[in-house]
This record gives sequence, structure tokens and C-alpha cells, in this order.
Amino acid sequence: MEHRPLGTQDLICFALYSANNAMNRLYRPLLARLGLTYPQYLVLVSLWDRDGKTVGQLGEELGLESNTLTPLLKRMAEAGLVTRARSEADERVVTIALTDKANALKSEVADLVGCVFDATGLTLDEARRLRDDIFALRDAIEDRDPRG
Amino acid sequence: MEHRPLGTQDLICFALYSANNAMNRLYRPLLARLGLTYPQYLVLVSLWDRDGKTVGQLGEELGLESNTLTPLLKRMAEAGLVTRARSEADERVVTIALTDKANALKSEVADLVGCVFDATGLTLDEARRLRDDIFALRDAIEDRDPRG
DNA sequence: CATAAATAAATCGTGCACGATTTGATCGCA
DNA sequence: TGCGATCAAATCGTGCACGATTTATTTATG
Repeated sequence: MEHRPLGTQDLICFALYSANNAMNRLYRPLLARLGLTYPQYLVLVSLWDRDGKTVGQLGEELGLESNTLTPLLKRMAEAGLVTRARSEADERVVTIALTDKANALKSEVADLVGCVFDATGLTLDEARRLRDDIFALRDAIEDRDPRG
Repeated sequence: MEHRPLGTQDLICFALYSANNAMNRLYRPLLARLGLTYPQYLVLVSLWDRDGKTVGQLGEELGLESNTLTPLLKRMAEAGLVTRARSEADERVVTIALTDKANALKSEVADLVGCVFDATGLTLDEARRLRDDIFALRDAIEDRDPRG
């Protein structure tokens, strides 16, 4: 078993890292024109699917915790994109809802998704397969603690 | 052509984003025991392959610029992992070299790579293919400016 | 009912990434 | 030789991610 010294180009983690950075560089200027950052865009996509999620539910879906989401959502609220309200039933819970301003962005953002898909140069089937392989990788390494 | 409202789970960019976050969560505690962050680990891997790269060369390989690398390398220098020296031939250029302390980490880090590979649950061939598909995606979207 | 445990969100500090700009050295060209 | 263009790195401000902790509310248990 050969053990050639590994370089960055050999690592699947570096592939993810650099592809994710490249994706951000692609999205950033397009989203900036709409006054959005990439994680804020993900929050909108999530809430367009179903509005009125709690901070915890958003975190569950996006893989983030309140230490990231709370300040992010505060910025979005300040920008007039969402409202933040304590639940009446359970005062610990904060519910996030879209504003009209956020809903008005929906079509522009839909354009953007197609635009990014075109940039990948993949067929629809190829993109689906790669997406699902990457999700499977994520699920495999999640909640692992190898020799923690 | 159906246009079902898209959710986060449909987006290849979200697959990358969440898989990259998961990978970081896997690496973070393991690297923290060595006093490293993930980008710092990438710098070490790059320099173990060939020592004495300039800031620009590191940036070329890792897809980062001096605004990210300079403070990162300063922290690594403060931690005694690298040295930073202005080139004599060209005073604009800063050369980064590994210290003995950094070289001493090599074997521990090699263990870590195998450990992370195990966590993926992939065969070697599967991992190689996925890695190269992700690199290909990165290369496709890099330096694109769709309707910039 | 009291109070300890559990839970949801918020707070705090650190280290990236990156756009924009600045600093300082080198190059090109009249 | 002079001097503007170019180039490498550094600086600055913003917004994530995240570990660790705190605050406030609800639930569970004696």
C-alpha cells in the first residue's frame, strides 16, 4: 500500500471547501444586488417553502444553531425581510415570518437559481446525482465522532 | 416544464454548503487538539508537498487571497508553525516556510486524514470519483460572470 | 406546589472569506 | 533617468460559523 504524501488536491474535504468558496463567489455579487448574503438567501428559500418556522426549525433544516441564526435573522429583520415574534404558546420560541418585501424578491431569486445551474455546465440528471452524492457524504460524516 | 417551488434540499449549492459545514464540524475538534484550524491545516498540507511557497502561490493553490491569507499566516507564525520572510530578490514577495514544530505534526495529521476518510463510508474509488466531480463543478463555476 | 432538569434562543469571543482600498516595490517605456 | 502602470501583500470593515456560556421559559418530579 503506497503512501504517497498527500497534497491538497487529493483531499475530498478540500474539494468541498474550494467548491463551496467558488459557489459563494458566484452567488455573492448576484445576491448583493438584492441586498442578500448567501445564508440569508437560504433562509428565504426555506421560508418560501413553508413560512413561519421557528429559529430551531430553521436551524434543523440549514444545519445551523441559534448562535449563527439569531444575529443573521436580526439583520434580516432590520432589512425588513422577516419578522421575529415570540410564540404565545411557548415564550422560549421565536417564530420567523416573511414580509411582503421578501416575497417580492421571489421571482428575481428564481432567475438566479437557473443562472447558477447554467454555470455548472451539468445536465439536470448529472446535477441531481452529484447533489445527492454530496448530501449522502454530508449525512455520513454528520454526528460522527471518530476517536473523539 | 414543471416549476415546482424549490426548497433548500433541491439546491446543489446547499448540498455543498451543508456538507462543507459538516466537514468542518468533523475536523474542528480533531484539529483543535493540534492547535490548528481547518484552513491552517490546508496550508500545512500544501507546504508539506513543497515548502517555501509565496503568499501568492499559496493563494493560487487554495483559492484564497492575501486579505485572508496574511492574517491567517500571521497567526500561524505567532503559533510557531511557519516563518514569514520578504524575498531578497523581490521585496514585494513574502515566502512562507515550515518550522520544525510544523513538521513534527505531520504524522498526527496523516492519521487524521484516514480517520476522516473512514467517516465518509466511501470506497477509495467512490471517494476519488466524488472528489473529482466536485473539483470539476468548482472549475466550471469559477471565473464565471453570468449576466454579471 | 416547589424546584431541579430540560429546552430555546441569545450572547460572547475567535477565525475565517471577501470586497474595497492602501502601501510599497518593480517594471515598462519614452 | 524618470514616472506612470503593474504587481504583491497588507489593511479594513462586514457577515458568517461555531464552541462555550447565559438567560428565560417550560416541563418533570418529589
